[in-house]
Amino acid sequence: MAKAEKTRSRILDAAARQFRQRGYAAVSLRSIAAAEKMKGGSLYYHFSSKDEIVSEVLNIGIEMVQKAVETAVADLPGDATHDQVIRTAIKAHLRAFLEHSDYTSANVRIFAQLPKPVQKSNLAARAEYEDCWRGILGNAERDGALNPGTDLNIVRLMLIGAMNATLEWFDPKRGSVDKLADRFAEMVLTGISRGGDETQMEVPI
Amino acid sequence: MAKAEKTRSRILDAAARQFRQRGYAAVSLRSIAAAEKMKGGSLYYHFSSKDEIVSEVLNIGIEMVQKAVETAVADLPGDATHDQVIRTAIKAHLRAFLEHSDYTSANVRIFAQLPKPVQKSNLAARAEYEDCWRGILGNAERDGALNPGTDLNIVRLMLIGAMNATLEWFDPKRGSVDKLADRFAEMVLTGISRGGDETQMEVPI
DNA sequence: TAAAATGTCTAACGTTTGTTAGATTTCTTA
DNA sequence: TAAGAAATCTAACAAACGTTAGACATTTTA
Repeated sequence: MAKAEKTRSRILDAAARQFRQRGYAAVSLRSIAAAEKMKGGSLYYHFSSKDEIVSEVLNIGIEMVQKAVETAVADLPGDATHDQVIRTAIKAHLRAFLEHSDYTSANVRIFAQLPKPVQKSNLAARAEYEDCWRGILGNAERDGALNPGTDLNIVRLMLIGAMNATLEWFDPKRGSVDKLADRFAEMVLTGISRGGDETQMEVPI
Repeated sequence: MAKAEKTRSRILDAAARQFRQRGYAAVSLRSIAAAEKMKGGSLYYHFSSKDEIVSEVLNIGIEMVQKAVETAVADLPGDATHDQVIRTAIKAHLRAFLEHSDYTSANVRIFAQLPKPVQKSNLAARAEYEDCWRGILGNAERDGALNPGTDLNIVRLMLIGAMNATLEWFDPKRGSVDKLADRFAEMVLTGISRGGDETQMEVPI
């Protein structure tokens, strides 16, 4: 990789980390540059504006996750059940999400606060990733693998929302990503209720 | 309500709306004041700093939801099943959350970006609300209403995370909050998988 | 090793920021 | 209606912002 390219991507790393931690407006070009021992003005050799930097951070955050999910699902054997596909996709999403957490977290946290034009530059990537999950869940429903009456839109949005929220609380020191993914997939697929549906509160005397 | 009190709470309304939309640093005291046809300096009659404003917004966001959930659960008949309790709590959370969405959304979106001292001023309220859910799920587990092996911490965090994420996509024009809450509770309690666990992909020829 | 290309720095610009002190207006009370 | 309290405004402050032009340093090429 050429030198400029390396510097460019190190700048993006620093930008993602700071956007994640302090938000969009609070992060100055001078402080991004300082993280790479540069001066603010020097960033303009690699980028044409602050908006271009944040726009790249946004897109990287989504593309990494999408590629991870698509490859993981494509690598499954042809006779995999839909439950297995969903489990695999969940695990791939969480792995990629938490591994590149500066980019993904920056995306989740600051997207809504960005100027409209910057948001627009991320909409295509977002739509593509949504379609990826639409496909996974749509296939499962088509083959009768889901409970009848399931609202696919709500399921998809809840699923992605819950996974994205792990960024706010997941702590690798207290458990592996894979275990979290397994537990989460189990909950989504089979629910938490024992099902008897008759257990009442034990009223304390 | 005294005049100053009314103005104060209208300022908080405007602040919450703007923090939600543009983030913490991007919102100036002048623009909050302008929304109430005031000048920036005038806010200092009601608040002692920008941090005090955002701190109040944060706490209001949580307290409203917590009170809603606690009252809804307390109002249930004594013989309610744990499934019913969970359904009720989910519905109450979503209702309050989406009704006061400027405050709750501001909290969810900007908390991580705030200076440490401001975060601290919201930690007690957050812990209290966490405990509320810890109680609900703990009771259910104690009485054997949940699937054995369920990790209560993960369930709680996933649940709250998924509900909070509705702020990013819920559109009242495309469905009521109550219907959303029902669908969501159903998904959490019974899962989305039909359970046969044997349905494979129909491979297209 | 000289010339050219690549990369970074300096210094300045016009705005905007949170905050403050004190003047000014608006409302309440006697 | 006059005096006092309550609420808002004005004007200024130092600091920080994105961005730019051009000087400087470093590396590559011939």
